[in-house]
Amino acid sequence: MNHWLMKSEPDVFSYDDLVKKGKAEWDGVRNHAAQGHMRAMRKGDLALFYHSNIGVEAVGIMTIVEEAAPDSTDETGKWIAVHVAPKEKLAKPVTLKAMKADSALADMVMLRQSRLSVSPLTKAQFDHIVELSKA
DNA sequence: GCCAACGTTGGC
DNA sequence: GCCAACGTTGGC
Repeated sequence: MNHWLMKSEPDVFSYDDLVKKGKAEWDGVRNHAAQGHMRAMRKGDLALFYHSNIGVEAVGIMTIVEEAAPDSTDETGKWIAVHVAPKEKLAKPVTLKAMKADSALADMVMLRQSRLSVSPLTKAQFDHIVELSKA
């Protein structure tokens, strides 16, 4: 099983919005590196939901429930999207500041490349962030 | 609101 | 195919 981190601006689509919907298409990703990560996702993979711009923190865990398929918001037919469902809200959000300050997370792809909206996490990084949320 | 990072576009 | 200009993302 693989682990991922996916960003959304909460005033556009937040973790609570996902909880309300129960399941959602992760659409609108228009970046080749991020698309590549979504193509590599498999049903049952886990992803952290990260709020960019507002909050700037990881807030919940979600499950990949459908693998890559054409993005319904794309008319060119070039871009794909996956479907996600909420799994568990983090007890406490883990801020970007906390992640940056933690040497165990120094190699996180998202920290190295802040503009990438979908990035991989190692199992160790994923587990570590979940642990931080309980602290 | 500013600015750094970085992707894309377009002239050559 | 290179590179400058420009647009967008996202943190602060």
